[in-house]
Amino acid sequence: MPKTSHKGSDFDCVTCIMRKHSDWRVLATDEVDLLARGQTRYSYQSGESIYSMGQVGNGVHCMCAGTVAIRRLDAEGNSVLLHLAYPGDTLGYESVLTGEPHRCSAEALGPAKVCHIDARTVKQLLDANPNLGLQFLRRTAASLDAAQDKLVHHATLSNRAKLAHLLLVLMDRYGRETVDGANTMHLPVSRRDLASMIGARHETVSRIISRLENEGIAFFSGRSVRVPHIDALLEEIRPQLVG
Amino acid sequence: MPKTSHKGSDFDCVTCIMRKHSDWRVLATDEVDLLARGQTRYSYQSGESIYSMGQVGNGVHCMCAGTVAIRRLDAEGNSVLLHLAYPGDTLGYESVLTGEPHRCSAEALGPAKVCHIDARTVKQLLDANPNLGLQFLRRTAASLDAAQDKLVHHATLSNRAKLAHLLLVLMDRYGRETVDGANTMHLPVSRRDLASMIGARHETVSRIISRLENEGIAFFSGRSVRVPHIDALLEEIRPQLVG
DNA sequence: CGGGGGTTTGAGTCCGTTCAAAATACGTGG
DNA sequence: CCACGTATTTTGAACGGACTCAAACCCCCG
Repeated sequence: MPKTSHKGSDFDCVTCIMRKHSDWRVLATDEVDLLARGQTRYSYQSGESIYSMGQVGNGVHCMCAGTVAIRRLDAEGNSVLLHLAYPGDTLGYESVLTGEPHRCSAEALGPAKVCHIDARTVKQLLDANPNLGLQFLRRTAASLDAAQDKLVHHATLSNRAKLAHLLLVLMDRYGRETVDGANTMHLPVSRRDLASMIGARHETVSRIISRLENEGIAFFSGRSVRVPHIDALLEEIRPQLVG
Repeated sequence: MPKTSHKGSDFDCVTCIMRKHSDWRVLATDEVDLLARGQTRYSYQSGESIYSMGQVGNGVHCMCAGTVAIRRLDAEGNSVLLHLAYPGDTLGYESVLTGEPHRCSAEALGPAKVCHIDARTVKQLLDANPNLGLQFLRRTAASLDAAQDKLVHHATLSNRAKLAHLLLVLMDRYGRETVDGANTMHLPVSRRDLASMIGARHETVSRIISRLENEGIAFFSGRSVRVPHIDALLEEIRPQLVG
């Protein structure tokens, strides 16, 4: 099923609610008009690719709705899920800035609405408003910080602790608290992806999940998760000595 | 032993050789003058701290000579060596941009020359020349890319493969080829640090080194390393399946 | 209803860690 | 220059976590 597109007047950045929560909030009124003219809105179905590793980007992607997986493949074809992107995030600007091919692929994990902004428009805006570049810089620095935190976790935590941490992070975004104080959520990713996010085999994740269920810490059914006492997951994150 | 400083006229960015290889190369002549006025050059001894995690940066640091280790500590006090910085690199600008405390510490791994540039001067220059911000953005994007590559390696490689890869990377910078085709280098870091760079215990690194010696792949004596056939190390980097 | 991917479970093995102790290198002051 | 205390590195033995290979299961979708 191909993605659907809506050009120009059909949708307008001027009225976009997400824009105020994104890097584009630094733009002046006339610059937003320029942004709106250079933009095309796309709707993606679950599993559809927004861009692929190796391609040269011809623009940036601004998320309005849904969840997008940022993956990188190694030489053996392993896919590692590096990051989940959400509304307000801008994707793929590295390639536009450097002219180099994308180093990651971006794939919709469910119905998603993503606006594509023409490379020429992006460059015009960066030229017109230096704050946009500084905003991108702040955002990229935050991503780098997050990536370094993940590196520290990979170096110091066990797979069980990393999975517990990941569940807490996902619960923060997807979770709902029920009347009895338990937390529940619907996982946005498969267990294979959960495994690649923490750098473990999927069988290992499966086994850790079994143990968490036996110990009454978390209960899984398909992609829905129920955690009776969220503190029990927090207890799992105990770093070990490294070095 | 305290670091030594040289203010203003004692050293000058205008004549600095490294500047042309750094982010500051985008500056115009009059902007370089401004840079030179806001700058102080420091000499650090091995082990001295340039800045520490938790501090708020009052400027950025521009490396002229030496090697600097960028570390992060976790809650248990584990130090993870995230990155090695070299002449031409600019350090600590994230904290200046966001006003948040440093997320990492920077420590000289040997005699190093690093210029400190006043936060006010940095902001003036970012204001005066938008290309400087874009240059920082490109640099940060490259760092993010490198961090993500490390994440993929941590997720897919064994400790042995990760150590082999690290040795190859270090050999690229510190290595010299001898007449018989072997490669030798002097390691810039301790084995403890080597271990934290690949996310393993130092005992494990010690054991891997023993095995590499028994197999004739690499020979260690103190901090000097000799690799008779560099291809043998390349052979070690075989990713395994993950996910 | 028949695939096919994702998931679970099992058994066996190996890698890497833990704890402990010895050996070595290093810096400092005498 | 050497003695000494400290930190780093090496090595050992035992344990446990995580991986490999394999088979069965499940569920979704065509």
